[in-house]
This record gives sequence, structure tokens and C-alpha cells, in this order.
Amino acid sequence: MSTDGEAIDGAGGPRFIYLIGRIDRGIRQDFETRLDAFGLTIPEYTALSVLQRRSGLSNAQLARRSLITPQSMIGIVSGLEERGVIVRKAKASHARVLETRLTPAGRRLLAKTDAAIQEFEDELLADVPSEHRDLLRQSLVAVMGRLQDRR
Amino acid sequence: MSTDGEAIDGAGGPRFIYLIGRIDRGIRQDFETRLDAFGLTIPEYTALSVLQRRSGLSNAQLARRSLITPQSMIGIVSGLEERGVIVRKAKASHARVLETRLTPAGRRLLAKTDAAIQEFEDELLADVPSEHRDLLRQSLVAVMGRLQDRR
DNA sequence: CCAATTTCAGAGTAACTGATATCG
DNA sequence: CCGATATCAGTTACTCTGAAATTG
Repeated sequence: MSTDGEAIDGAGGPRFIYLIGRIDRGIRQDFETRLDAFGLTIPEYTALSVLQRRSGLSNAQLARRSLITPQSMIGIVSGLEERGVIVRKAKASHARVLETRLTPAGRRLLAKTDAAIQEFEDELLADVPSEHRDLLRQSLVAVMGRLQDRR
Repeated sequence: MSTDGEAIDGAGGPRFIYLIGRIDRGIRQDFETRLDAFGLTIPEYTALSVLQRRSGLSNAQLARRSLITPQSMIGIVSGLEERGVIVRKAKASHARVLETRLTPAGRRLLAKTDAAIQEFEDELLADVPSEHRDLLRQSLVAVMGRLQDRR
């Protein structure tokens, strides 16, 4: 328990923005530690997860989906490519664009990592009634949509 | 609109952890820009907001509530103290503990900033039906509780 | 020539770990 | 002496802006 007296929310409750920021920070450390066992960083794991769903995205597309710059993303995919978990191949119709895909090794790594992360997520959501979890996710997706649309 | 084809969530939908991380990143930039107009950083604004609700917290208490280390928090409060928006005074019963409080100038600054941030938050939540917003906040508070309890 | 992509280089923010001193 | 607090110092992780080359 928190030893600082009051509950987490006072009158009116904390802002949405606070909650997102604090949860992100609180999660990040555990998340990093767990991923470390698989030799991955958070942005690396995130990129792999996106590629699993949407194979063949270019660096620029990955960056847009992740709400970071292409310059930031390039560092992530370069590292993953060196380690052989992804491959990048020039698009047939446009040699400048490099399509990114998971390798079999990448798929295996991701599968192992996913299992560990699923456990973590279940712990975090333990106090959110299961009938509310879909709505939580839906609401967060709606916020994501707002953010995507301003790029 | 996103130009990368598909909707934001594929089959099964994105993980809670992804959503938090990406929303946080997407928010951070706008948030920073808006706060810059008031000469505040995100952690500074967050600390001031916490102090408004819970006056008299020590550095260590502020750090715990924010899920960061006291070493990280000390840099934030030191800056705020120099600028005269907070004061720190030794606790009567324990000279080692410095109780932190907003100054009148700090209160004024926070009031102005809050108004601008409220607008931002309303924009983000525009696509979340108002009858779901309370539930969203409740769920996030539940997750926060889980994180607090493991310190 | 323009727009999009890729990618190198440098800068900055915000957090961390480690260590030291003080107080009750 | 122990536990909590405060705080200095150094380090790391992730992202950014700027700039240049390539392609259609």
C-alpha cells in the first residue's frame, strides 16, 4: 500500500493526461526488465509487434504508426536487422522504399517474448473488471485515432 | 487520416501496454509545446499539479506518488524552488524532511496553465463518448493502484 | 523540380544507479 | 546502528532537429 495517506484520486480525480504519463512511467521499468531477458528494448519489441500484424511496412510507415520520427525509427530497425530478426528488401515498384519483414528467427523471438509480456499485462489489469477491459481498450484506441490524425 | 491503409487495430486489437506507450509519446510533444508557453516542462507541471491537491508533501513522497526516484524528483523541485513557484520548509517534527508548498505565484501560474491543458485533454477525449469517460478514468486509476502497490 | 524515403550526425530531456550526509 | 530523507554526480535510453542523398 501507498504510505502517503490519501487514495490515488482526490476530489474530481486525476486528469487523463496525468494518468497516461504516470502509468507509462510506472510500466516502463518493469517492462524493460522483462524484455531484457530476451535482449530487446521497448521500442524494438514494439516494432516487432507491429511488423507481426502488418508485414512489409517501410521505415517511414512504421514511424508514422508509432508516432515517432523516421530518424528515430531508423535506429531501431537498423539494430533489429543486424541481429537478423527482420529483413528489409527494396519494394519492386519503388527501389527507394525498403519493405520490412520478420525473419523466422524474429517470429520465434517474438513468440517467446509475447508470452512473458501477456502475463505482465494481466497483472496490470487485474483490478479492472473483465467486462470493462474492452471498453478501456476501445477508449484508448479512440484517443490514438485522434493523435494519428494530426500527423 | 492515416495514409497507411488499415485501421489502427487489427484482429484482436492492440495490447494495453502498446496503447499506453504510444499515446504517451503522441501526447508528449503537444503537451510540451503547450507547456513551453508557460515556461514549464511536463514533470514540473505534474509536480505542481500534485502539490495543489496535496500540499506539504516531501520530496520523497512526491517521488513515490509520481513513480520516479527521489533523485529524479529533486531536480524538478529544485528548479521550481529557484523560480519561486514553490517553497520548501523543514517540518517542525523532523528537520530532515522538507515540506513543499505552492507559493501564490505558483498558484497563479498553475491556474493559467491548467486552463490551456484542459482544452488539450478535451480534444484528445473528443471521440470517447462522455458516458464512457468516467469508466476510462476509473480503469486507469485501477491500473495506477497496481503500480503504486509494488513499491 | 518536387515530394517522399532513407539515413547520418549532433543535441536534449528525463529518467536511472551509485554514493554521501543527516536526522530520529 | 537502522531506516528514511535529501542531494550530488555520472550515466543511459529514447527521441528530436538538421542536413544530405536517392527515387519516382
